[in-house]
Amino acid sequence: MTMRDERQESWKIQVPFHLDYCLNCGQAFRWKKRGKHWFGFINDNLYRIEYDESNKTIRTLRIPGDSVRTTADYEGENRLQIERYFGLNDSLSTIRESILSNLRENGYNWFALKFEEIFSKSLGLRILRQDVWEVTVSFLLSTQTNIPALEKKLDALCRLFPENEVRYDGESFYRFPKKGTLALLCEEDYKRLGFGYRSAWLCQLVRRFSESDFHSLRTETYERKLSFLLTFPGIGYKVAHCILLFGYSVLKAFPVDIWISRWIKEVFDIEGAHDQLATWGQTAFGEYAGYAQEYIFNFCRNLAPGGREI
DNA sequence: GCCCAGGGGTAGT
DNA sequence: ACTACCCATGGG
Repeated sequence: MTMRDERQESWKIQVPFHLDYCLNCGQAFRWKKRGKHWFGFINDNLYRIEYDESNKTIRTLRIPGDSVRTTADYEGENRLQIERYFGLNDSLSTIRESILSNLRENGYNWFALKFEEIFSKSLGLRILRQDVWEVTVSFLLSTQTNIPALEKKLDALCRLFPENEVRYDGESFYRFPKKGTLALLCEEDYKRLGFGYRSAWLCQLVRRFSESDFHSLRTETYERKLSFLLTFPGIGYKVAHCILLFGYSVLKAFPVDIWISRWIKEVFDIEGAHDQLATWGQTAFGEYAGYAQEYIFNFCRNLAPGGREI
């Protein structure tokens, strides 16, 4: 591995962007921070990324792996893939105005002001464009699991396959295993990793997941996407909405987890099942309800008193 | 030990 | 359709 095999690019970002929030708000679980650098995979290529807030500059380094095809070989392609992955084409001002006008139309004027504050506190948080397979497996395993525990589960799973290893600076990083690779495992293997009752779900998913089905789902309607996902054991409304939002960029998807349902109860005094609260969220926040949800989640979990502080 | 976690399935109303 | 209860496991 020589230095000129590594592709470095840096450029100024002209829109609001917050790298830490993007990678640390519970939508992706395998990015690792080492000092100022984040390490993770985009389209199966390992990247080292840092963002300098003071001069709005992102610095990226693509780290060559041994056995993966090079998907970013010409000048500028790294940048295009990175911009797409981080949702830099989403207009946050448009999204913000859409959410606020929906709140007002629904009679939540009193809350619109609060939401402006929530939005400005997490400004630059963006919905990532992740691989659907990895998102599906990750959120299938997320049930009744806190985020640090989920990250450990996924790490343990990835480490089973040394062929996916990419080394850099004395540390090993692993590409996420493909469906065909996971098909080599059985339920007992998953239980040994501590997946518990989710092991059987994952076996079913690996057996039934069809790359073409999940790909062609992109052109289906919202309702058909949702009902298809719900046919898998272990995928209920919450997990399905996460797959829609983080895997299919369906920006009106509104995942209702324990943080969000507690927050809705506290602020609006509304309770209900996951699907009812999801519908409520989509009505209240509109076509970008998923963005509203993520800003609220980041606010509750990372920024509010009692939250985690990044 | 206790309580909780980016919930889902199911049996009983 | 709604509810209550169970489900494995790890972290704080």
